[in-house]
Amino acid sequence: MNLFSDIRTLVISCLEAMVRTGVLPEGLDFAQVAVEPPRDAAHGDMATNAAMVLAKPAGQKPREIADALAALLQADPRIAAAEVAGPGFLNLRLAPSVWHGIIDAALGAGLGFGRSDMGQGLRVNVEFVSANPTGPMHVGHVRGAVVGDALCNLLAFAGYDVTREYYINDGGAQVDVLARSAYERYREAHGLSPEIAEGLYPGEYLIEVGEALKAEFGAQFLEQPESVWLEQVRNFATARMMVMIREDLAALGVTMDVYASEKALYGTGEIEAAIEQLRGQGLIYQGVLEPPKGKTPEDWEPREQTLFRSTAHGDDVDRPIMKSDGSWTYFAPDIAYHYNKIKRDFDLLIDIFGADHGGYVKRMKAAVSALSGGRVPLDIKLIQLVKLYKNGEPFKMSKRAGTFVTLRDVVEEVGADVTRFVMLTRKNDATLDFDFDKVLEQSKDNPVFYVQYANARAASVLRKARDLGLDISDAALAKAELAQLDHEAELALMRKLAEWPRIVELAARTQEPHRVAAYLSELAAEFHGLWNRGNDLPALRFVQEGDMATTAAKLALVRATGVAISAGLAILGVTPVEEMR
RNA sequence: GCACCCGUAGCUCAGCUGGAUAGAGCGCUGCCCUCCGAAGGCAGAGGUCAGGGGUUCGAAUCCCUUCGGGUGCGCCA
Repeated sequence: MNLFSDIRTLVISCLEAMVRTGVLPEGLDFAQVAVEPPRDAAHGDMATNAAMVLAKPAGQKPREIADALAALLQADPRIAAAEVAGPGFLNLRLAPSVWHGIIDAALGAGLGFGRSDMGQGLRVNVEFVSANPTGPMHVGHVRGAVVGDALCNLLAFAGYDVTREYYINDGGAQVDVLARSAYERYREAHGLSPEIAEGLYPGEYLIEVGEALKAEFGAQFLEQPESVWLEQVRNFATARMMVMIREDLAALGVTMDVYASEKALYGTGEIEAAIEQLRGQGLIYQGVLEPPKGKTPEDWEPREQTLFRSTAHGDDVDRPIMKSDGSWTYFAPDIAYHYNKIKRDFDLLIDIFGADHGGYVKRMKAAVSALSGGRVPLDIKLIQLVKLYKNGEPFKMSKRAGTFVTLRDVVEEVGADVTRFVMLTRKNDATLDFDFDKVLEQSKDNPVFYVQYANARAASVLRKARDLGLDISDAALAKAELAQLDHEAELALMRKLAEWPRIVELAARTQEPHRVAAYLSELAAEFHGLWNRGNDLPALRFVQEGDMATTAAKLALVRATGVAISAGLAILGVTPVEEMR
């Protein structure tokens, strides 16, 4: 149930009635008519811009339209008052019973409260994380993982059919480097001293891979040329890295549906097929690129390459797909991979990249546009940097200084729930400060604590009521006499609850899970506010000893709030707590 | 040089994809706990929405432009 779309439907039907009776001319477009919560609560419960939007096309004054619309709307039992204000806004005040309905909806739906069918089962593929399989996940990967996972939860909640996918970059030079690094650790496991040359991965996490290589292959690779062992060591090491990465992701609460391998695209003809598809459109040619202006590499020399005419689909320059030695660039398998996703019949593709990959957005979109004939949209979300702070001081990650921060470090220090929530408090294209101390602070300026505390308070009130002998099951609370909830402070909380289904759709449409976190903070503030009003006005306290009927109604509101918070936290992938420690 | 992102209160940031007097937290000022719901609450000060132009009944939001910050820019992934 979404009250705002319900009332919008009502407004539209009134407008259509006005067209039928000749009050409005025919042929008007109502698409721009919106029903929204007003910025200032004093203006009422909802506001519509209908009169202002239609004034010009209808050739009438906004206030005339608004007056006529108000008269019609007031005939509906849900509308308690409709007033024209300002330049032509129509402010609506709803009957209290309408708000009580939101409590029924929450109690009835439980964790499904706010679920939407907006997505209509459209198939969405979300590719995220896709960290190179050369080491454990570090803090730089965390935000992308959390945002991607929460976005998937959100889209699923809004009625999309979501596939979570991880693209394993196991086809390039970096996995050869991994193999050579692991080989040195393999030698180390045999009692030889490893030679970690410049450019190899020095991380100690490879020591156990060396041990495992020894257990698997014994001494057969010792003193052998690379050509003998490279492929087997590479396959072994990347497999181990992927196990580690899956465990890292699991520690964050992220589970992928599909792990797609870059290497698996080679030798199957998939890359060639994708390129041929482009060639058939005249988008592949041999050519020479201009040197980049202002920052010409010293060793620049004109070179003929195989290029993809990405400029035909909105890119700034054409892009090479083949190196001078005839092997594919990174871009070629990436094109094939996206072609593969298109052929798997997704309606929408979403890629989540680190901000440093911003330069690939246009070419990737160009490729998908060309390969799908413009049918499949590709949205790319760039995740900005996370700045780390400790004791209020920024600290930089450095392998040399030993301040390399892994995903595990973060999760072990502050917990997966706190990590996830904090990573979702900012929109993805803004940098985010992560202070190891502040995120654990138990105070009002820590949104994680504030939201969790609201949920715990709600649970605590219900526990108290249960100890007094009340039946606090949702079924029992649903029968409460909600008409008693008529105080302005209580109505304000109900209004906030009514926004939840709307927030879900808004966040899903804009693909911005941080809106859920922001909403939860607002809802928590409203709930804490009502609680605090109980200090001055005992009548607003939730448990009214000696008046079980009133208490039941108030508890229904409390429970509905807890349900909304829990449903929201579920989208963020955060466990709601019932008790503060 | 070009492309993308960002610029909102002293600080950190929201701002509903064009609506009414631009919001929150922190910080600051002033009140409020012998007890009953203060890990808090109430009130107040604080803004050229980076600057300029445009579209519109209406702009922080859309377009153009200037300035400032970040990221990226052929044979790395």
